[in-house]
Amino acid sequence: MDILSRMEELILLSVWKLQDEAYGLEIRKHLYELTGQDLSVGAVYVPLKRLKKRGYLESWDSEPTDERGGRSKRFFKLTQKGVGALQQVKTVQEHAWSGLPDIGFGWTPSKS
Amino acid sequence: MDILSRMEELILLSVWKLQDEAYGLEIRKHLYELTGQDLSVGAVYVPLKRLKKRGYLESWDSEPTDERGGRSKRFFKLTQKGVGALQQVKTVQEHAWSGLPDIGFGWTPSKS
DNA sequence: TTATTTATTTTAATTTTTAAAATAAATGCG
DNA sequence: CGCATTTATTTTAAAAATTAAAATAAATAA
Repeated sequence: MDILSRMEELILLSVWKLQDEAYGLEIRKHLYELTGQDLSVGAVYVPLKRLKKRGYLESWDSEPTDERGGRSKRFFKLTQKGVGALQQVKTVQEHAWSGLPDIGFGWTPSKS
Repeated sequence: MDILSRMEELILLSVWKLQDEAYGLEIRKHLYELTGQDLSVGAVYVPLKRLKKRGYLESWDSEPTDERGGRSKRFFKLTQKGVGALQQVKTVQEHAWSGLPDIGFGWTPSKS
């Protein structure tokens, strides 16, 4: 599929949401809040690198801070291409979730 | 992630949408309408089998019809567990797409 | 100088995705 | 009948993504 995977979508949205605080471990925390699931560190850093390579994200390294363990962080920011990919997935999403008939399990999704 | 993958979500939604016509090749056609992408046959049948094994779908085989090539079809139907998994992914989705600040690329998603 | 903390990278196993080929079972037609 | 065509599912093998775990790095604390 040439559509963002779930993980890619959630990571891009995390970067968007976190603004100036979008770096690896912080993104991981945000994903935990979103999903309730504790992802491994690699499960965040590996796709971050891929998303950058593909041009959905750009990054730069900060200076270290004077907090304990405050080494340099790699911050991320969405590119225009990244926003475009999110826009596309949102469109597919809305399309896929619309017009669903009642199947009587006590739930029909609220109209997007 | 213990959340449906994109493909799994779209397949479950296709089964929901197609009702009495939810079988392999027809699901593949529906996915093409949703995404504009021509998936290989295996890209549909393989996850269908997995979704059934995990209890998100149930299936039964039809009698052949008297159309040309009209051999027996394997029809699918969502289980309660399948609907629950969709409900979960929808919740995460809505959460992830809400409260995004303006980042000035000329687009901010419409609320949910 | 050793421990602790925050952070990123690497690695290797598993799982998912995909494309392509194989198989199956039906009708159409010379 | 027998061979072609159509609709349909299964199998397989390669590629890509996901994950967990361990390694590495660089800072402060004690």
